[in-house]
Amino acid sequence: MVRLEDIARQAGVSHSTVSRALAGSPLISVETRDRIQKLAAESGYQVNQVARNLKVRSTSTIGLIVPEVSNPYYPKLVQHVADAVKAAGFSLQLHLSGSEQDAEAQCVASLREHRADGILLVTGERGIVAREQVLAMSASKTPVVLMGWVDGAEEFNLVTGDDAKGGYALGRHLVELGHRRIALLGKPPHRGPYDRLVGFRRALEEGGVPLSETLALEAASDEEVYVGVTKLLALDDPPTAIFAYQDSLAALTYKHLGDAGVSIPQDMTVVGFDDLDLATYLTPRLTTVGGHIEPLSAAFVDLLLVLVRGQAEESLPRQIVLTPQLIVRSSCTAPRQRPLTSSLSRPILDKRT
Amino acid sequence: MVRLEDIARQAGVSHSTVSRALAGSPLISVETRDRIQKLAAESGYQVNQVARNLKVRSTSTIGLIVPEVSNPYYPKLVQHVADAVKAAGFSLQLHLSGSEQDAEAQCVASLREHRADGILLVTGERGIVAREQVLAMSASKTPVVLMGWVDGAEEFNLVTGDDAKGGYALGRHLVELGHRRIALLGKPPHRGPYDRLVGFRRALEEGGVPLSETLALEAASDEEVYVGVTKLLALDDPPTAIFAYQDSLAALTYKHLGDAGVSIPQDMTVVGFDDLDLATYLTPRLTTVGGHIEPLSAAFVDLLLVLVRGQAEESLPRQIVLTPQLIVRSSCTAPRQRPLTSSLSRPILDKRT
DNA sequence: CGACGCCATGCACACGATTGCAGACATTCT
DNA sequence: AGAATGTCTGCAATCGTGTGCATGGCGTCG
Repeated sequence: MVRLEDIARQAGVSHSTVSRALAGSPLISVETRDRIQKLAAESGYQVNQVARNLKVRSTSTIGLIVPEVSNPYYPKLVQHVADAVKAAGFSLQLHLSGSEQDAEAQCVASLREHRADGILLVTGERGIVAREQVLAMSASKTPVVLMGWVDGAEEFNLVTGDDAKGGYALGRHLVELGHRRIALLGKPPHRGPYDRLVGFRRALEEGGVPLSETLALEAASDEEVYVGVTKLLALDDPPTAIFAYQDSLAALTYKHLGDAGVSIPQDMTVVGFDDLDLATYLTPRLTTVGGHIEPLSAAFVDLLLVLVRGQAEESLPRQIVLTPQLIVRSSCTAPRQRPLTSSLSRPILDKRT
Repeated sequence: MVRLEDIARQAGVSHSTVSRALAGSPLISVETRDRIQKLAAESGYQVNQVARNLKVRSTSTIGLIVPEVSNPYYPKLVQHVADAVKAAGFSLQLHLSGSEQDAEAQCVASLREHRADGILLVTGERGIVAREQVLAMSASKTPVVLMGWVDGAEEFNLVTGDDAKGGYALGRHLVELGHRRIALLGKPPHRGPYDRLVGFRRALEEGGVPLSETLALEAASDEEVYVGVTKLLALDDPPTAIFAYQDSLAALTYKHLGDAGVSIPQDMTVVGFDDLDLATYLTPRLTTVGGHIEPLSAAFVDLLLVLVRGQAEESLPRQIVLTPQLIVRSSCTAPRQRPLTSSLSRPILDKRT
């Protein structure tokens, strides 16, 4: 592979001159500069970034750590981040922290070894696990920005959506529609106060709607959603609405409700959270909370770039919180009224009061 | 940031000794090795991979170039690749080649500058655009493996699914169900012979089913699918089935058919291609072709790793073609019969003849 | 005509690691 | 006791660039 030295010999100059010529340094006369650039292009020269990075002590690389990318929530984020990072002239090193406990720390360590100029870390549902590593990175002047929920956020640079507000809007919407028996479906609240649920609860309390613990079901997989939905439908007094903590869970809920012959929203109101593309593909389109992935990822990258470029006037960690929006579509309606006149209606209707 | 030299001074040895100790070289006595490793751990030493890579002339990095990741087809691929690459002890550098014409070449160039040990290049719908760059890389002993459709495949290492076979299976399925007016919906065939369509056409020809050009509609965006579906429904003799070239288009088709009050599969059969998760979220579940992303990506990475490790006995480019499978779900049924005996049979049964 | 200044270029070192080779020291054998 | 052997460690070169500093040549001005 051709080096500066090779071009230098060919041009009859020193490698320093070639280096400067290719960098467009004003120290070099235009004639030699053009001559050398032409030579370099002809010989197919490509800078050895490894050597360059070593010398200039910076890599123009930023690392992105994401729990996974097969789950439909993250790809959009990755897309935005990748575009923004490239536009800023940096390369992207992608790491998937997966489900193993220490994988996140390993990702950070790897990026540290590779001397990434900055790190974007999206915490999964368990919050941040590589806490010490991140603090160590910050201590050694490598900026790290977190995204998602984290415990003890004030220590970190953080960008996050205000899930509590989103949850509140969602809860209020259901209350205003008149729902009084609302089921909850989702993963267990690993993240301490599970914000979107906290907001949701608050809305219900304000509306005087009780939240029955028997209607709060843990479910993460397809299988578990099936079990959960089946359990809810079998209740004497089934819910009139289901709040799935994530759109992907809502999609599974759709599927199993459909299989059970329950139609949305006539027989059951369903709402989600995230506003994936999925939400508009579903029939009926899903009412959800979102519309903030794009601004969120923009803020995410922007903050890091500011820090990487050293444009931060003060060094206090910053937290940026964006407010998501309630997106009303067609998966909600007022609950069906309980038939007052005993057994006139067919039992199948009773089930879904 | 702490270097080998720092630890060396602290331990009263030379940096060579530290290097060897950390690498676990048998040249170093166990006592000093342990002592040094302990010291390194305490001081939070992390190898400078940039310097290391320069010296050892290899980066343990492989590049992955993908058109985009917001489109639901690619994330699964990225996930598998990332996992496999990490398991093999390599880092992943992700590049999105996007829609601009020369972006792909820029990605390859960037990876070349960074001295990636190998490149995984997923060609978009326009096939390979960075042809010369890829050939140049191969010429300089950096293996490149392509995935997707490419023109003049024999020059490259290539992994691909046999779309023609998949299309054939799909076409045959529809023919056997009795469909004779079938609409086509998708992007224009950038890729020369658009294999999945070629196979599909062949199946129809074999079944003696004509393919009307008025039923072949170009559509890529939500908007265009809406226009297309509307046009089809407005025909005097509308189709009984729609083949969307991709699951994502099928999903949009679902949406617009639903809006128009057309129910699937009773009023219209819909099939897709790719088998995204999406396909099972839709109601009814989508009949499609797929089931090969996983083996495909496995073969993709495996082939590259073999080449990177130099285990290839001969240097001829290889092509690996995997056969996808027809996945029959609930979005297809036989076309509604034209009521022969006027109104005797109940329409709802006619629907499902 | 000499001195000074400027422009273009080369020299040499640094970045932080790996590694062949030589050498120091201890041990064992004759 | 001296030599041979083996074990461990240090020296120094190297990977390919970038860049401060010195230098050489040339033009200009006093």
